[in-house]
Amino acid sequence: MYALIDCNNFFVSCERLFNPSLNGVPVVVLSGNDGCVIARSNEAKALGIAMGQPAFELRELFERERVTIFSSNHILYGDISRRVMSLLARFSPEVEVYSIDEAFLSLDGISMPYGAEVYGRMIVDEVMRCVGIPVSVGIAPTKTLAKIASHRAKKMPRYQGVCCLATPDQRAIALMETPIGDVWGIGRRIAPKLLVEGVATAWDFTKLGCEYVRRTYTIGGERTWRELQGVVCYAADESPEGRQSITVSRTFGRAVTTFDEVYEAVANFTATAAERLRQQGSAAGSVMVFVKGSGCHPNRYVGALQRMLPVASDSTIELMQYVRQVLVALYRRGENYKKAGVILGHIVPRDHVQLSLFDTVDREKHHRLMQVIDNVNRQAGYKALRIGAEKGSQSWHAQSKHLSPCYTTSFRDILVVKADK
DNA sequence: TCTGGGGTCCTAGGACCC
DNA sequence: TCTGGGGTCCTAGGACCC
Repeated sequence: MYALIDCNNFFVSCERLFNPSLNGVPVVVLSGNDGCVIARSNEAKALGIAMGQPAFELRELFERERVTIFSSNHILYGDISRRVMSLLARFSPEVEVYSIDEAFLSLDGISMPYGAEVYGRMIVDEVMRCVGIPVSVGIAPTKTLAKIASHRAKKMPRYQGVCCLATPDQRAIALMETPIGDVWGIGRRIAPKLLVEGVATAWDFTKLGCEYVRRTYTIGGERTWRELQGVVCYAADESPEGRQSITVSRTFGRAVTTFDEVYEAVANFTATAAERLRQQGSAAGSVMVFVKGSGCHPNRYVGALQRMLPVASDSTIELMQYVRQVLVALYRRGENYKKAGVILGHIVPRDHVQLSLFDTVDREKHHRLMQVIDNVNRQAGYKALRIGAEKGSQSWHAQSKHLSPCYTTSFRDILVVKADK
């Protein structure tokens, strides 16, 4: 059996954690640059605010309904997520962190004297008690079914946060009540096609022939088809090997024009990406830089270039040099740049790097320097120690007008509690 | 005027090998 | 008139996920 633990309205719940007056009122969290809605409280959902809806369309509604607005505070959300995930490790030796707010637990071999449902309830209670985040738990024989279970746990009050699809009968009812578009693995493209064929629910989908599903919807469709019938196709991910690519990109707060401004931005992105790279013990064999201009479709400048490294590297300094070369080739004078990004690719484990006879870089020295930088930043704070190219005008910085404090990661932002006498 | 950011996997087709 | 059979690797694009 698998359990899927899913945090309810996660970003909103993180904001509420340190501001209980937000309980019971509509709250939304906006994407970078305060562009669109990426998280909503139940009260905000009830107002008809859609996921991904642009904020400027909602300005009036926000005001009229007194919706509390937050800019994304990913440092806060990331820290709370780590707390939830480390707590889950108490309930299973196999925790697969699937996203910032979700994890699969393998329940095989776990002693559950009072049954899976009670075990699920213990998880809900313990996460609430220790971290203060509400979660829903779905339990079923496959991950796809566990997804359906957690969805029911969240949406249907009678489950009170825990739904266990243990018996074939329970599963059949759940499948009949699940619209096909809500099934994990059936997306925006395939769902309308299935509807035309008369497949309206997950149950209908399982009644199609295996051969037909395979032919029409390829291997992914067939796996979903099998998983819905209780056959495991997506097993527990035992050893996550780290990312195969690392992207850092941002839309700028305003359009920037000079090479120095754009380079300052991509230098920052490179440093962030390289730090993640070192964290997972890897080195990158390629760098890609992309830029997007402002303006409308035919005239908008969009450019991207990739550069292979002679030897895969995890040194911010070295990666930054290649990024600069690429940007020189990409940069066009007179353009207004609205977005840029860096993608590290061809990632390999650091101890499997193919060396070169003609290498001129002192890799051991770079490695020691990066260790020092990472250690200083861990202790003294994010980007306390930086490469010179990262510092400058900051004209590209995103606008985040509704940012909450970093309650858990910055001494400056620690909550002040006033006691009445 | 204004619409985020970060990933994975699969397939088809081209280029190449013997 | 007629032109084999079996493979690998790479890339772009599509579909999906949060």
